Amino acid sequence: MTQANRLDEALHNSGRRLTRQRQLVLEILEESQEHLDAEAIFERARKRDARVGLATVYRTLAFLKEIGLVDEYQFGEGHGHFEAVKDDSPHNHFTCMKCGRVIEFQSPQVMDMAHKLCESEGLQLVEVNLHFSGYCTQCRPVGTNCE
Amino acid sequence: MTQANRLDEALHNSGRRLTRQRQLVLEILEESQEHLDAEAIFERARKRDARVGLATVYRTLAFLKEIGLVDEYQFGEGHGHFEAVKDDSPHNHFTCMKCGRVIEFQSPQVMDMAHKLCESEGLQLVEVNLHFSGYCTQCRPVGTNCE
DNA sequence: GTAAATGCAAACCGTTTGCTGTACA
DNA sequence: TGTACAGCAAACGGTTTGCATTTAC
Repeated sequence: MTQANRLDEALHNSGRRLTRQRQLVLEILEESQEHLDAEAIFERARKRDARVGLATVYRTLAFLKEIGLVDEYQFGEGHGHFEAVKDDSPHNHFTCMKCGRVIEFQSPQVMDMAHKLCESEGLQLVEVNLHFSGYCTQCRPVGTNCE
Repeated sequence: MTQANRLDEALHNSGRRLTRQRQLVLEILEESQEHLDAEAIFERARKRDARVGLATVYRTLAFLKEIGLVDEYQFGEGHGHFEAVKDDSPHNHFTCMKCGRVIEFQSPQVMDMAHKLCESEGLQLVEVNLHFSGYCTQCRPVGTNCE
């Protein structure tokens, strides 16, 4: 099922409406492979259609998260970054402390381990948030090894 | 070396001063085994000494982080939680989505894995942020297993 | 005595909300 | 045509900053 179908279905099921703004925000997130923040989404939306408010961007993002089409990530800067949910398995992020680049990686082992840990403690795990910071290949001081 | 010694040394080395307020904030964090936020620290500080401002609490926390005596954690609520650095190895947190309880756990395997991952990608890892959310032993629905 | 640090209040920034008008179904 | 949604601006909560005053060294 495509994201557009999913959107239609979620709208239909909940008596909500397909608006220009909702389409636009989802489009922007799908086209971008980056991790845009609300302000960046707002700017891009404005370029295509001046009749969009920042509050609507936030409301739309909340809605898209609610229906599972968008994920929000915090990279420790005190504001959210948004990403259209992809079909492949969940992933984590590495942020370069110099250039700010965000690198995605998958680590099924972490998820396994997380579940084992929680099982052994009697905890019911719902969400795993794993985020790395450091220096990317371009920005790391020459000759340093990953310590 | 005790935390107080470390504080003295850091102050001395940087030409900074030992103030009532800095001692107080560090004391509060050391006595508490919780993950206090700035507001909670401020309230506790006020109880002991009314001449303390919230801005000073924030400035002091920034300073204590800078010299490595305090760590800040984000639990996805949009504000920081602070913890005096302990001597034992780094740890991670599990937040109960119902009662809000924060459980600490250690997982050297995660750190190992993180380093291996970064090595294989040529990334220099500086910080690992691992945070779990879910339901604690008391709050999880009866009969559910950790899925 | 003189920096450094404080308290206060105002500014800040990302996000949310109330209200009135707009547009989707 | 009715109700969900939009835009705007004002409120919000956590944090930072500017400035006059205090205080550690």
